[in-house]
Amino acid sequence: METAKTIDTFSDYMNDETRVSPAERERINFEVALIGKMIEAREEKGLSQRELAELSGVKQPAIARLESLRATPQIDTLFKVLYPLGYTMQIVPLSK
Amino acid sequence: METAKTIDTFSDYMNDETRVSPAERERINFEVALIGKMIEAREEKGLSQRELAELSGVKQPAIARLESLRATPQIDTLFKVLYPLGYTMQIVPLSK
DNA sequence: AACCATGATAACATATTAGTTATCTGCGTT
DNA sequence: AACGCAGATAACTAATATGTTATCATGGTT
Repeated sequence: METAKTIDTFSDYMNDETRVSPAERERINFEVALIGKMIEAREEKGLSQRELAELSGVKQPAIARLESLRATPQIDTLFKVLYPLGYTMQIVPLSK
Repeated sequence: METAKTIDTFSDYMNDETRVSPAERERINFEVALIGKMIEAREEKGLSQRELAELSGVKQPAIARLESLRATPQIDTLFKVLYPLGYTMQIVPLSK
């Protein structure tokens, strides 16, 4: 007889393999780190979303969608936004 | 009077700021590193594109498009393919 | 109160990626 | 020669991201 798992926290959800595959977990962790750095870097530089839109060539509604995790971006969009914020991306071996 | 630049090599093209923006250059460098590691890791593991399609949930034609740089993928697709190959992605400051 | 800049969001059009199915060519192997 | 497996690719559909334009609610400022 199984005991049903409860999902009370974000970690409960993320660590439930029946709901989130390892690859999905990697993506979600990545995106959370991503928007953290994006928002912090943008605010450190004193830029509004509209100004970052100007600098990056990505429109303000798209930036808002990124920052609120309502889309999984394409990588060209990501590089356009990250560059003026002083960031880039790297491929690295899984730590694990 | 300007001397016209010639484009004889990939580097000539990549380093011409009038043609390739810095953000674009970052993306292109990233994608070249990406497919290098993807193809090497896949072959080291002795996997065919069809087998990797099975493992990753990304279809073989999509993997072929990735490996031949004929699309700028979405990041969820990237994580799905990279995970079974033992790789992930990170946000890092621009080295410059 | 009126104003202004902010981020969020709605609605729709456009662009691009991924899925689907099938096929093709090349390369070994039998 | 016939076969099977590889990667590449064609053609089309479905899904999704982004552009475009406009607006909204909020908070701060005058």
